[in-house]
Amino acid sequence: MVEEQDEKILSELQKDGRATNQQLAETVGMSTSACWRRVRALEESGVIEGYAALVAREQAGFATSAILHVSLERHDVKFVDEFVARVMKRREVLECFATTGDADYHLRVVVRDMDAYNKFLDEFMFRIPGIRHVRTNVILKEIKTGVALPF
Amino acid sequence: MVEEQDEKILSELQKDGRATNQQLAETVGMSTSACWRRVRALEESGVIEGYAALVAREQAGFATSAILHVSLERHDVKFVDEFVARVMKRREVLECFATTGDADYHLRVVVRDMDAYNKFLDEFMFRIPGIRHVRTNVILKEIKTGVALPF
DNA sequence: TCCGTTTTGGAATATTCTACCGAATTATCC
DNA sequence: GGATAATTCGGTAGAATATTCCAAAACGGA
Repeated sequence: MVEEQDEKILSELQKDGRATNQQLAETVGMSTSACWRRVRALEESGVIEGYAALVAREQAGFATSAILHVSLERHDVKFVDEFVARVMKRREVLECFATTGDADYHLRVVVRDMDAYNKFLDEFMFRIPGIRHVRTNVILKEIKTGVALPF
Repeated sequence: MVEEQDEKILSELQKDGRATNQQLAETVGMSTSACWRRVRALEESGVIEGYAALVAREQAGFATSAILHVSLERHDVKFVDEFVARVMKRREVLECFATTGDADYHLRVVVRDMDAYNKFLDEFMFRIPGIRHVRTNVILKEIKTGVALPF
């Protein structure tokens, strides 16, 4: 479904989401119109979900971030759905994964400062019904934050 | 340094990194030239680190992903630097954070399948010097994978 | 081989970017 | 407060780019 030439396009657009169609066509080695059609097809089929500017977290005023390990009391659909629905709404939660292991969920949360993080815990996380345990791992340093799949 | 109007721009460009300058100018309520200058300033100052196409992981052929908790044996600069340097090179490692808590590092790794993950562990992770412990948490479900800071 | 389908490259047109202008606004100094 | 300097503004024009269209080439199956 995703051909080799598509992977080249995706790889390039992951590195530079604003590359012009001409640059793109040249680097992947096809005509501008063929390239443009492929990109459009990738967008319409949903392989390309969208485009985003990547913003420097600290410079933008978000000094604090953490990884949370969350366990639920019970795993009824009711509680799980409620948890997922609430997490989806909170924009501080950049990522949320259901995982194997001790914790049911791994969350990455980004806020302006520690106060905001405390507030996040008190006013949001601890009020979600069915939470058994929340462990906070404050992020001391971002070694790497990538979005590009390793084609 | 980042003003309110800049935050509007950043917010919009995080949602649509390929929005035209005209759309952008309209949604944030300024002239195209003023808007364009601000965007350029944000790029040149490094607040906007870049732009990226967001690619659907599974559709692109990356079925398996995991979160790794990694602890180092010792924390000499020598070992830490070596670890960081190696992790930076591996494109399967999308994210790496130094954290408080039981593990020293949280990594998110994305690969095509379980075979590739095994290989990643055997041929890369377990060969890094000074590793004390690696715990794998396979990602069962991606609830949310965002890149937009919560302005 | 032949025919139907898909993909291609190139050209034409529509849209957008980018640099530059003078005017307006804001900041600075006396 | 008033004059001046520095910034920021909106509008515009030429260059660059995106997007559509069409005929030709490549492909696949019977």
